[in-house]
Amino acid sequence: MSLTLKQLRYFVAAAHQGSVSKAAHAVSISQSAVTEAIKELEACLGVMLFIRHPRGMTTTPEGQQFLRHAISILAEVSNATRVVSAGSQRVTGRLNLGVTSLTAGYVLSDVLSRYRRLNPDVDVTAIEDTGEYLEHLIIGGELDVAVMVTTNLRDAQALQSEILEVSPFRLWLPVDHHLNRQQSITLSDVAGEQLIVLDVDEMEQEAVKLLSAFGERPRIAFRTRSVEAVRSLVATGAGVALLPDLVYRPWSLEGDRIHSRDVSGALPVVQVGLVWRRGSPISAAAREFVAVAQAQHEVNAR
Amino acid sequence: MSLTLKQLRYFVAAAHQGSVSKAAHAVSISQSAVTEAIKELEACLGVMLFIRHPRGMTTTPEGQQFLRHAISILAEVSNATRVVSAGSQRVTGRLNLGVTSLTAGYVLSDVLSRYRRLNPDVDVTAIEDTGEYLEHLIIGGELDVAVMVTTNLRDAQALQSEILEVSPFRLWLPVDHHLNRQQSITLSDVAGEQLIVLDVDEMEQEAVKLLSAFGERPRIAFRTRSVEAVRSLVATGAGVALLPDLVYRPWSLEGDRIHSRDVSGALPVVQVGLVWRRGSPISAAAREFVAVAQAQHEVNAR
DNA sequence: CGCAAGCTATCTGATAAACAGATACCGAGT
DNA sequence: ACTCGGTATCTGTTTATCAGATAGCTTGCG
Repeated sequence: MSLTLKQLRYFVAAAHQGSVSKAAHAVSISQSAVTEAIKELEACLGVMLFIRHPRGMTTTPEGQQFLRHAISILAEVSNATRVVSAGSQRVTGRLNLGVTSLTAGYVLSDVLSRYRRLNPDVDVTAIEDTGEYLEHLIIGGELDVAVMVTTNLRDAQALQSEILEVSPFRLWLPVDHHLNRQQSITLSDVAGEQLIVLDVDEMEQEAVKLLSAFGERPRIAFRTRSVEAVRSLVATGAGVALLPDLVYRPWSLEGDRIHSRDVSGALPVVQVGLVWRRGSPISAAAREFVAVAQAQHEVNAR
Repeated sequence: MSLTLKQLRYFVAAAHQGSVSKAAHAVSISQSAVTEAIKELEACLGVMLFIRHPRGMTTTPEGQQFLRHAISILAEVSNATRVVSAGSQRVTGRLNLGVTSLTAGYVLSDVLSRYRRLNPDVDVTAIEDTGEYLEHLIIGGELDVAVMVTTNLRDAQALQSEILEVSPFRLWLPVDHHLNRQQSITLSDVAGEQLIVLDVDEMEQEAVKLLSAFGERPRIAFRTRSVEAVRSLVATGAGVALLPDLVYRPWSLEGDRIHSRDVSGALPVVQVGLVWRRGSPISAAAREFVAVAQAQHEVNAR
């Protein structure tokens, strides 16, 4: 038996919900069907995709990796049907994109490669800058759309936004960290640790704000602008990090493992989305971009 | 009922073979199964994908467009399974690619966007130059792999190549061209027409060589380095063109239709493939690139 | 320690889909 | 007119998918 789109859909739902039962409910199907689909998928790949624990399941590193592919495939299917059945003609023109450094590598690259394939005749330019500056550029009409963190939009009434991904903050630890032996980790546990902060897209402010609520100011071991550097530093035991889940990958560059754990108590989420100017007519090229990006999100939202 | 990977596979096979029966044979299944799969696919998309004629079938423009998506989806599925089930770790390092201007837009862009997603830690550089110069760079060790036309490799014994796509020459005509009224077109019909030649990757030499066999030298109306320009010129009636099928798209930029027709008698084919230095050990990053590219071809070859 | 709650895996029968084979049909070449 | 190469449609059969019930597991709680 070979891979089925249905299996991918159920798998994505299960990975997203962290539970077969919830996933079954989300896709309006019986629990046993989801279980069997995932079982078949694992057999077909020859890899365990989930580690089952009594209160649900979480993805293995391989599952996490495969999840990205699955989402990508489903998004591409969605685009293929949309483009063809809409009887669309080719879009031409210009598209001026803005990205922040965080969204550039982790959100835009996927969407953009797909967009380019779908609309080869659109002349795309993208600039990378801070969210604040991107807002200015959008309002000034110099950018069509920006992909950025929308949690703290400054000028919300002049801008319109569409959420692509909401990503909760999680704690990154080296595998052998002593907190890993605890069943649950609280923010006050984290407050005592050496912290590695990512100095882009206000991730630092967010992390510090979270921990400052516990009285003492957090001990910052390293401050860097590179996510890869954070990964390496965490993996080698230099400290822990509080970062949104969307930048988590199971391996660091060196191949050391790092863990990503939930922190008990509701941590805030980061919203990543598309932003454009409210009211002004949006170009065909930009409309297409929004549609392509939404196809990605559609799958995520299941 | 929603889209199935199986349907995509049968559809790709049918589009490739130009016949349901041949496709059925190619995928070792009954003819009726393929017919029904395609019928379902068309119903699901709400679009005719093939025009049926008594000796087989050819894709409609929408079918052609959907075909590219279908191939892309299947390639992505193939990559997803390969990467995960191989239990691979992440590849890092450098990859120096070479492309010719023809392959840059029509072959590399797809493969590269996929490669980037699969191997985000590889530092990719690509240069565009003539096939002849790329060969020098490969032999000199300055490039790892090149994507180029391999039909006329100069230094075949120092280089190793892997065919990605073979694409037959076809004739491009404006929809209202008088040759379109003929049931079949011969090379000598073409020899009398105004010709638009594409001045890259030796496409001009090939086209001229073909037509020169008919005594008189071809009448060249335009010579350009841009495929889009050729499309526009053909669409507006400035002449006809002889080009490999892989650069054909059903629409020109202006939205005018152009037709692509077979020319009776075996026209030569263009082979596009990967080229690297024979004998020398190939880096992990390059090996991955070859594998990703082959996944694309695998689907094509069905 | 026992029991209930929450979850996953497995089993069973019902139902729907996929399939092969046969046949009807259609146009082109002869 | 008649085959030939091809597609569409109809049949029954096989196969896979699904829902519902059930068993097994672990945690939390009395």
